[in-house]
Amino acid sequence: MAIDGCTTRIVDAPRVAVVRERMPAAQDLTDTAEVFGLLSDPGRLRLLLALLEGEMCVCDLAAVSGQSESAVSHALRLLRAHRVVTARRAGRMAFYRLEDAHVRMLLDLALAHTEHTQAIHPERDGTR
Amino acid sequence: MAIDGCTTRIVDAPRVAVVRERMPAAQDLTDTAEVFGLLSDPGRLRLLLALLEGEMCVCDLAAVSGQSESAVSHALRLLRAHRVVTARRAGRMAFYRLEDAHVRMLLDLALAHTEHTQAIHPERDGTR
DNA sequence: TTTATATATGAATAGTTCTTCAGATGAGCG
DNA sequence: CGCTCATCTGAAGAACTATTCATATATAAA
Repeated sequence: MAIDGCTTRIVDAPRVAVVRERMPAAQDLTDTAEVFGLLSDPGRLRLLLALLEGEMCVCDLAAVSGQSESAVSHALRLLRAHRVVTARRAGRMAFYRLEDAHVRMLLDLALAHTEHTQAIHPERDGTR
Repeated sequence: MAIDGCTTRIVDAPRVAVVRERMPAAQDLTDTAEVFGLLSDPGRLRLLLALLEGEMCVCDLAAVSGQSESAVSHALRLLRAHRVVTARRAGRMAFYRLEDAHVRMLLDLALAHTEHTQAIHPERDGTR
């Protein structure tokens, strides 16, 4: 009793029907997955966490995140393309800032979680 | 005036110092990035959203998420390895459930965000 | 106008991740 | 025991992602 054309067997058909109904649209899912994908790289995470404190120029972001300026520029381009950050140009420097409130929330949550985890597992302390 | 050995120039040295100090430990950052990485695939997102409603067997998860059973099994393996889900075996079937409260929160937040986005941009409606 | 500096870009390479297919495992059933 | 069915696994290939190097743009300074 497959719901669509595919050949999967189904054990709990009503559950499957309900869950399918509540599943967000494909486009929303890929969008969401992309946002999470942006956060799935330690380098980009460092950039975004740095920007939580306010805007910063590319070379300082490179220094803070320990990446080459080229790598940072590429990363910022990606983040810019997804409207997660915006650039303000001042002379020949570019200052980036966090633009997306939703991403800011995710970052805060992630930070809170690492702090929480440290509280639970103090055997791995926060020192570099 | 580089803080560590690298050759990056720095514009706002005190800011850089502060932000660097507040940056979480490398291990925490890669852990966090990995969690976000788990959520960065629409297929896995579908599985996890399905499990928000309660446990489900592999074949139903395949049906709900529109993936092959093999793909689902691989995905679940990954999620299991990261303790995001756990399996309960009943006879020859395996029932999976969400195990990680933190991931559950992230999923709720993601869901809330797509709903919110739909409220702002109703021109792309939620219908499949 | 020439030169130096900050950032951006493109192309190439190296590394990672996803999907599929074929077969393995292991439980239940005749 | 031998068969079927649900899930798992490994290997292979395709697709994607990240990093680097070289170069481009554009602003500023000389």
